[in-house]
Amino acid sequence: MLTLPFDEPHMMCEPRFGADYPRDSLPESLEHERQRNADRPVMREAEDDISDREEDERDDDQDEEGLPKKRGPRKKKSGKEQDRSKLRRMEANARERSRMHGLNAALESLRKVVPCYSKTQKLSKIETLRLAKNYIWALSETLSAGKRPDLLAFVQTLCKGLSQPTTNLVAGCLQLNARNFLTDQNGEVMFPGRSPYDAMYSYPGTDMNTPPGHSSSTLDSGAKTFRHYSYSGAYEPYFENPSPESGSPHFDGQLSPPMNFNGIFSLKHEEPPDYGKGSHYGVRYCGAPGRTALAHNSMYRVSPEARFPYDLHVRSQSFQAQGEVNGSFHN
DNA sequence: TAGGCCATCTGGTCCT
DNA sequence: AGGACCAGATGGCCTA
Repeated sequence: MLTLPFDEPHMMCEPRFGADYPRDSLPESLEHERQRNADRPVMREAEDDISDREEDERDDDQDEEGLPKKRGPRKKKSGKEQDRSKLRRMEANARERSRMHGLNAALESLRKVVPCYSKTQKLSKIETLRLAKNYIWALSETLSAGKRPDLLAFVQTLCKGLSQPTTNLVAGCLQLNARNFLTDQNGEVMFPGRSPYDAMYSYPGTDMNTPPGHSSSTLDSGAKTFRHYSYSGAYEPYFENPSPESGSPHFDGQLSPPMNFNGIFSLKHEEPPDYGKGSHYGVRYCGAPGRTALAHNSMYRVSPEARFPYDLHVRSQSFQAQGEVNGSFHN
């Protein structure tokens, strides 16, 4: 299912991939970080001294029964022993740094495969993990359901438990109205004021805004105030008419992995020739002129005018009639 | 300025 | 003994 470009195979299969990170071979960013922190040598030296002293003092604090030991004259470490201890500590620190760098690298690779990735507005570690968990959960649910996914439920699951800024970010990535995916304090997704369908599938002049079972009137009570997030409409084509006052984050890089809706959600790595070189994942926006993939392939055709920001395309070989698809979407 | 996030240091524990 | 892993402490940076 995950047809990802695991372009960092060492990240995926090496159990302790960060363990042997030689300091000399740190990635540029990490090396920069290392140099940045090398600006604090004075403190480190001082801490080393202190830790050595404390280490000595703690050595004989308690006996094997936890009772305080009698403190005799402390054995003074020789200069050689102190040096050796210092050296060991420094080596351990370096290893720990490398380990953490490896951990962060793995986290960074995770960031790139969850459905919301921005170079400029990185998800925090905890939010990355939460989103990843939600993503796995949503995919599992989709699989276990054995039917075509409900896009709305999928996104709701995705945003469960995420902080407001992250919800905004995800909504921004998916070009959805964040207000409709707010989560309450329990992590439950709320729909204050409007039907979620309103936001995602707006059909001006039609009465398709509120599908059965999604009456907005029942949701008003959950309304709460929101941080400024001003999509002027429920949905705006991302490339053609971005709202100038939009609170949507600015994305200058790859936004998220591709999500292809072909009955199930799936990740798919496919580098389209004309979409952003250097990006790992081919998120396709279909609002740009000349991009017609959605019109031909999307199972979630919204309307001829309103183009969903994602190219929700399907694999032709497994794709059934467009009418059936649209039917399942609008049921 | 408080709070969130992060990198790093550190000592303890477990494992080889 | 030494390395990996972990969690607590600390300080820096950034933002609301």
